[in-house]
Amino acid sequence: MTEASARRRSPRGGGEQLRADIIAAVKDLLIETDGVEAVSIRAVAQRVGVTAPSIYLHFADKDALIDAVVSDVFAELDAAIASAAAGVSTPLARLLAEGVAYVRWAVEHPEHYRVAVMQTDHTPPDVDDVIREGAFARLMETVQECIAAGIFPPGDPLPLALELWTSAHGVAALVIAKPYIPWGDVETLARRALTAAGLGHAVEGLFGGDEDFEAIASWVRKRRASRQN
Amino acid sequence: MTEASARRRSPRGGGEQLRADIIAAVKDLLIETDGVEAVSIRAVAQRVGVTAPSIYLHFADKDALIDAVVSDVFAELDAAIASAAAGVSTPLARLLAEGVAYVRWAVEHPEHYRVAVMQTDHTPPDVDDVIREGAFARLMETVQECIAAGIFPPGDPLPLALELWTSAHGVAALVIAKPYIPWGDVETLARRALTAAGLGHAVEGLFGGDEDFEAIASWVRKRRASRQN
DNA sequence: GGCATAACTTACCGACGTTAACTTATCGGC
DNA sequence: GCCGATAAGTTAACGTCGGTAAGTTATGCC
Repeated sequence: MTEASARRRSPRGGGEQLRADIIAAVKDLLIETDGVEAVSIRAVAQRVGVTAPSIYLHFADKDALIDAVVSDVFAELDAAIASAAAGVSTPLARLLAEGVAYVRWAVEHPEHYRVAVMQTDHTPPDVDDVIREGAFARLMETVQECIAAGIFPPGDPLPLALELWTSAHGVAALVIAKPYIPWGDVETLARRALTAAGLGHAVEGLFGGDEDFEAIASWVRKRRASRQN
Repeated sequence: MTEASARRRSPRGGGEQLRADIIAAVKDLLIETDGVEAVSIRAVAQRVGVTAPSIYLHFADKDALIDAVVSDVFAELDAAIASAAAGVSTPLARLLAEGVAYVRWAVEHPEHYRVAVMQTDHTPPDVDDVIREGAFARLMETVQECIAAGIFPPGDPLPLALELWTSAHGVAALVIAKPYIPWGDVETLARRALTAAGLGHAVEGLFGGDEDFEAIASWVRKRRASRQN
């Protein structure tokens, strides 16, 4: 068991340092153990070199502590996506790059992704905050650019962005929750799934009526046959 | 607190009845409380009218008990999908019906879906069992029929089925985990997301090279413009 | 009616989240 | 330099949790 040496008492007004150390310790312990429930307040306290009740000087309860960790995790996820999107100039390609980066980060940090996105929140955050800042805001901006470029049908980007989020999350969450399934290379899987989702939304309504499956099927059959020559 | 009256001792060889009652009690408690961790062995025991250690006569530990519940939940999910798919004759429409039924069942039974699909399993089941029977086998069969009908490109239906599973799971899991997001009507959302995924896979490779985004974008722009007249 | 044993219960363990009450190190003011 | 206010901790304890060991009791075959 890793344990920190006894901690020197923080100077006056310096209690915030402990707060940051606690969050970092939780993130470490999430990686070492599995699941939030396996990360105990006592273990976190020991890791930062303090007794358990000291945690409650900075967080109301365990839920509040986890919420703080989740915020931290979302910031990291957003940074990873931003870094992957930088330098990709065309909107459709950037949309794919962002989605793939999302899945990649999730799969590389499964314990953190799980606690942040795969569980119902204890305290729901402000909806506007979620939509207007962070990773989702970035996604919506890219979707808006795709609309402007004529790739997606004109209209509100919000529903489209939400649906693309579900596509990326579906891959990430299932790969994390069911790792024994033969997913193959996850990056390839993500690329295929996200391309299909984007493509699907792009061509929606371009064949027959939206729900006329026979029209779609016959168009596809014809096109596929003609390309085989 | 609901509590069962004291239970009569089961007759010889009738211990299996208690086992079934325990599973049913867990499923009830999952709905009433939130999350597996909030369902305690003691509460389950009280619910079935027995003391806590009696649970261990039928399940090695809590994980084993939850695994049994998960099996039960998967069977229910499969039955719901089967019922929705019955009577839908064309393969593409049936694929959509199955996917929508999957999401609907998940959202109507969030506590059960969460414990079955949204968490990493304690004991991974046999892969072949997952793929060859139950809901996933049904999905793969429908995908195979779509391939036979010329809607999806010929080849192994497994990757395609896996990707479509991620699409449905993405919607279900995010709606459950983040209910405060303005998803709108979930059935509509599911229908749109799944249609896009199916459509995307159907038309993949029908434009230019698979990764030639500009070819795709320009085809879409042209087609969209011509349909506007 | 006796007896083997399946089907339970009682009593207890260490670990958990959390609270109340107590202690101690820091640091501005004299 | 030391003094007192108080921020930054600690110690001790409560009830609940998952789990185990050992004891008890009802059942059903002979």
